Amino acid sequence: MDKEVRVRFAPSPTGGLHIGGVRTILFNYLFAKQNNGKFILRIEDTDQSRFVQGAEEYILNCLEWCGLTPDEGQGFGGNFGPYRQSERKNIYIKYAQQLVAQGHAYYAFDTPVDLENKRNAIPNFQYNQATRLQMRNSMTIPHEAVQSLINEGAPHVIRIKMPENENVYFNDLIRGDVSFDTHQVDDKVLLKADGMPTYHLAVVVDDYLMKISHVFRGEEWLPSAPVHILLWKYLGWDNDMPKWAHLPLILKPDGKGKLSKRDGERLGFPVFALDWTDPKTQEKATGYKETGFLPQALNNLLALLGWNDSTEQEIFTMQELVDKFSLERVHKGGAKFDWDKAKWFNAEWIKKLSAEELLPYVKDVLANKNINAKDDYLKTIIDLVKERCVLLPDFYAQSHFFFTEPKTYDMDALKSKWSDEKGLFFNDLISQFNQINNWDGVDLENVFKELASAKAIKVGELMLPFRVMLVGGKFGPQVFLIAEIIGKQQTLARIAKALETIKL
RNA sequence: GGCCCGUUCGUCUAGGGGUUAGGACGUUAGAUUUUCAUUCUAGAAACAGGGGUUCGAUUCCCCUACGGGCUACCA
Repeated sequence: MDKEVRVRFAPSPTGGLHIGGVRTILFNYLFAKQNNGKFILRIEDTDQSRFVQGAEEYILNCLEWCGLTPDEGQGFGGNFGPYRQSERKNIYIKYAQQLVAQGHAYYAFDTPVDLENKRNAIPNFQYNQATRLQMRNSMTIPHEAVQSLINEGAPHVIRIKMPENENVYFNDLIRGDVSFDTHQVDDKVLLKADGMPTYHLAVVVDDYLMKISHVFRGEEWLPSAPVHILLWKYLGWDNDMPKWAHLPLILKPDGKGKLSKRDGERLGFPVFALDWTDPKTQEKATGYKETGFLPQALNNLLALLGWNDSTEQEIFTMQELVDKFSLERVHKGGAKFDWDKAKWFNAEWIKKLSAEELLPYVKDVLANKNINAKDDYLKTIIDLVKERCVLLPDFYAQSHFFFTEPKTYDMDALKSKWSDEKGLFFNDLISQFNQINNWDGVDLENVFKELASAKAIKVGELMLPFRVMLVGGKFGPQVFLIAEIIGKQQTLARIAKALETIKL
């Protein structure tokens, strides 16, 4: 009955993928999955001057890491290709010409220099119904002259001819009725001098040809919506027009405006999904992945930025998101990004996942520090330390002492607790521990406490020094558990070594 | 400037004509943890302003203010 749900994400491959883009992808993906529809990836590379080497592949990598895999599109196959607009160049021209023939568009011969002069001369110059009769276009140049200009190959564009006084309105799935007066909208270029379409033409033609049912895009596209709607009408595709949903923007945490790459650098958090290095400038921007986020956490936090399910639930699996997502519950206003809350989501996800699920990530983190260990050993440790990790790299800081002995000791922590008689205690502890054959945390604790009371030293006075000897500082899980896990030999060696170091 | 969109604790948000305006992050204070983290308890913290409509508006309408977006042969 209803037509098949087909949604698309249509990035232009010009640089790193912003989390705002990731959220748009996520909403597209959730909507498609919820409705048994298709999620399509289309590359909008109509601006050849902004082409960036590697950007398309990078986007694919981001999609893969986020787990938001397209069903169709560039790199994923499908029957509506090609999915790269630069490869569809010849498709658009005929539609632009059709619009001219119908009187809804016209040729314009003004050069970029002409336009720039115009803008300099007249503040807020707009190429629109008020000014187009003063310009060089097919409405001011005689028909024959236009023909010969075109035949001669004079550079020209095709502009939409905005109607005089119409009200263009549509129902936005998030905002409700939105309307524009065509009097206020300028004559946007549809086809550029190089024969490539602009976004405005390409998006309409491709959405039609690819049978897109819903368009989810950022709020920054709202002002150009009337151009697109008119194009759908003029091209005679009225009945197939997709439903529109303009998503609220992600704003800077401080100041004003939408979140940008620069804000990330300035405030110390990633803005891109994955690390990105601009091939031209070699400028680097860090990604969520490399900062130590779980993809589940990124998706979760982005979903909750502007959407909620009306309950107090905040942690959602992808399946829950697919089941519960609804456009009606997307907030209208922009949301300032909150880095603290973002980290909280990641910490929650680290706690939520099992050691088994965390294993590959932790292995990766440790491998970067040249630590390689057996899976079972790793899993034991992950369960012990995961609740004190916020970002994945924290696994190293919280667990390195399980793999290597401390190189330095927190002397400040030790000093206040140290005395000669405690040194003696630990000397004796070595020989007592040495006699234990069944190396078990509980037994160790008993032996430790008995020796302490025999020497009339408060256990509390000894715990911290013991901890520092084993891990180097005052952190980490239960200390006897650590002793148990690193084993008898390591425990004894570390006590002995620490004793020696402290003496100096 | 013009046009469009928006506005509940510092931040993300729930709510919706009559509520002690709820939750989360952060923050403060405690408890637990012989370290830290986790966990738990408690606290401070919001309906931008002005007009309507109404018996009653945070909720509906209008205006103002403020915020955001757009205003390219960029997307």
